[in-house]
Amino acid sequence: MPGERYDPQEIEPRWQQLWADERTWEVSNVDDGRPKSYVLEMLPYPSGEPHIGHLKVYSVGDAIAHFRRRNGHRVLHPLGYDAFGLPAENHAIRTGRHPRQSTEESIAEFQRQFRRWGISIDWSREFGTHEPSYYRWTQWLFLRLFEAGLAYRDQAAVNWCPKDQTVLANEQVIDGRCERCGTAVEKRDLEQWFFKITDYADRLLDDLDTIDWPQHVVTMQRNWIGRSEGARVTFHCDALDTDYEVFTTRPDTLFGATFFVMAPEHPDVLRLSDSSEVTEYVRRSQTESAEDRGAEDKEKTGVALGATVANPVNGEQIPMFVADYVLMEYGTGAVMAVPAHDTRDFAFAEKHGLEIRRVVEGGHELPYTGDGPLVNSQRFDGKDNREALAEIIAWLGEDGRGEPAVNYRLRDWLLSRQRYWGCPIPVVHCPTDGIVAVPDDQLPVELPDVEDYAPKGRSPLAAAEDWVNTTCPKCGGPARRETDTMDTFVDSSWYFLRYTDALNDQAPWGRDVVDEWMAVDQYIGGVEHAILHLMYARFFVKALADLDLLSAQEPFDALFTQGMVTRDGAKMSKSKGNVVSPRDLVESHGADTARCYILYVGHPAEGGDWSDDGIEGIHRFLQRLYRAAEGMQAGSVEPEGEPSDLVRKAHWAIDKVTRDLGERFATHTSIAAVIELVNDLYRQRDQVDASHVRFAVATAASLIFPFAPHLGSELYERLTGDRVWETPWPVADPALLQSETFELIVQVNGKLIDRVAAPTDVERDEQERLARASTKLAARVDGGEIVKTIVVPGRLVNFVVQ
RNA sequence: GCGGAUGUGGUGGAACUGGUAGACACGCGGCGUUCAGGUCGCCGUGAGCUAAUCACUCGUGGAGGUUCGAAUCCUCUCAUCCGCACCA
Repeated sequence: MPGERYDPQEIEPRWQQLWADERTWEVSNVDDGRPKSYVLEMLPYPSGEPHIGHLKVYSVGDAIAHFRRRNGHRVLHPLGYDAFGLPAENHAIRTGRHPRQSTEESIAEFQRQFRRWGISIDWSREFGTHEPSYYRWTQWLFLRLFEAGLAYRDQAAVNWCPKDQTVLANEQVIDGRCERCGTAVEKRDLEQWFFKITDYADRLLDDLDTIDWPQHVVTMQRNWIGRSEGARVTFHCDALDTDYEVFTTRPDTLFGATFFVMAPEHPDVLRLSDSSEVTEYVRRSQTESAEDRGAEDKEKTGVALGATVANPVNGEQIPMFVADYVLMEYGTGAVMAVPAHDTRDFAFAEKHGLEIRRVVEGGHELPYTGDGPLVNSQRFDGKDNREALAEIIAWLGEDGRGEPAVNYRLRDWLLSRQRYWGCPIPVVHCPTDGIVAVPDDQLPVELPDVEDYAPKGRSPLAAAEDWVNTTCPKCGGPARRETDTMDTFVDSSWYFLRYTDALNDQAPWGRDVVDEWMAVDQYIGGVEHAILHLMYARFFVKALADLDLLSAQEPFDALFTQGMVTRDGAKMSKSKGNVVSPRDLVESHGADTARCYILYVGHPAEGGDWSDDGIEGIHRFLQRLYRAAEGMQAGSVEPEGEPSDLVRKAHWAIDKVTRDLGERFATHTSIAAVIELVNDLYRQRDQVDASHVRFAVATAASLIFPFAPHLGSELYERLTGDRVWETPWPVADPALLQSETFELIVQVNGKLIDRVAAPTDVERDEQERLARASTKLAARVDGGEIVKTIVVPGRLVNFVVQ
């Protein structure tokens, strides 16, 4: 059948123009009685042009946004750009162009393509985090946290990337390597800026129970926070007349502590011993990369310090060591070693010939890390170790030798970066007043344009003398600006708050407005942000709520993590040459086809494998739908007379899409349902009333709209004269969801043997009678006996035959 | 090592609370339209056994189990993927 051609290149820009001209997707902050719904995709990092992952996340988010609008919600669906950051800067250095220039070009390309995809964005709220009108408020928020003591400067052993020439947060170190460039990270002792996220560890943990997030993301956050309960125990060292505290989760094994170990970074190591052996060991472990030091089966090296500490439970003097298997950044940087019941201490004791003393019974050999009754533990002998644990803590507590304690893996968020392309930290260093906040009315502290922004181990801003030299806001004397910039994750920790009131130039947001929209009802993005961004944003919201700047306790009520689109089972990457560019796709097949296909290959939460042939199938389907409306004029789409199977199928499709999309984001089965409807329409259109065909086409257009908004709008308007996005989401008539008969399944011993037609409202006894009447049943029973009959009403009858 | 997820036709994937395994699509095959190919329309397509779209048997990574009935629940096991990893 030749006929009209489906031409997305003509249809799609026409609707995009209309939506832009009429500002269709802009939403007011004024409550109009409809329930609000804040739908948000994680903001893109503008680098180059959008890739297939962007197309996917916006295809999912846009389907949800459209669905909620047509279900009566007032939907906020904004977009912005995470414009500051290392990749943009590195790219700029490579190409010799200013990061502002290349970032803004990239943003322009993203804007062009997002519009060409027909995403329903409220463009009036758009911003880039690199714009002074945005980062002015990033600085303002930093100062509020600074005033509250939640942003502080401290000297610490921090992660340093020698390639990017900057410090990194713990979260940005993956397997001992820089998250961005893959270079092995070094430890450096530097003075840096931190956010006190550890103050919020318990709340970040507890409130995970209040949000609807994928289980695996919740688990990852739990593990990252890494709360462990135990005790802090004091060991006295006579040599320096000092008390050393250690954290332990196993105070029940204290009687088995036979030595004591300090991290090489521990400040007292060199005070305890200045032997060349110790000095050399400390020097060596500090130059070793984090990766090598953390290697799995690394030998347990270490050196004796020649001093002892007293075990508080029995007064025994136990030898002290320095060893790199103890980490300065966890606990107190010193541990009591119980070789009989800890695999690491055991390995160290074996290598260095130290005493191994069993204090918990159980297991065939040592080390034994399980539970059991205590031995060699004086008055606690014979007690179950778990019970004794609390008793020992209480006993130590009587004279201050120990107390219950909780320790976390989570460490404070290191936010300063020695890089150019980021938000300046708004403080000055004054010789008399120290660190002084820049007053609010002098914000933003603008990022100056510098010629040379290459990394040099200190911020490139330090070279901008005119900018650096300033006056102290407090005393008016000469002072120098802070030259470090902020981690980009600071920018993205509050952007969703700014969307609510993006044009406000008096405050980051109006309190009423932010409370009206927050929290984000549905957040959509990649699982790669499970820890970094999602933890930081949660911290920000909690901290800002404590400062009474907003009411929400959590930023994202519900989270949807989309899976990665692969090709031939492998991740798309430039080096493999298997990248599919959204731009090419939209040019060759149109945005509707590209969006539908990506939502059709599988459940969007899972990965989907790209296939060049597969997309043709979806394109064919959209063409078929388009051609089904050929020659139709605007008019009624109400089916007349008795409902046909086609009308029933349309109601079935309405019900299916409503539940699949609305309840479980199952875009793939939603689209499949519309395909089924269109297939039935082609098969049955010559046998049913013309009004039924019109109803089926209009229904298909209405249902495909969240996935293919241009074609949905085009066909719906052609048939009804109405705008589909202003039309409420269709409701299935329950009476039409059932046909008059159903296929009754007849089973023998659970195996299907026959299907017979039965009335939908059949009585239980009648259903069994109909099944019993099956001719195939007699042959099956043959000689045997029906000992039991199971009737599942409206479904099947199972005969148990012996 | 610890934690989590996933295994279904030639392929991507369906199957809601245990109740017709394989929806829908790709691919493949057939018929029609066409000089032909493509497009388009219709039909078929898990495997085995068959002349057969009669019937029967097998079948959801593997082995057991619970149940009238298991892709779905339980136990063990294998494989793949993802997090964390000397965290005391």
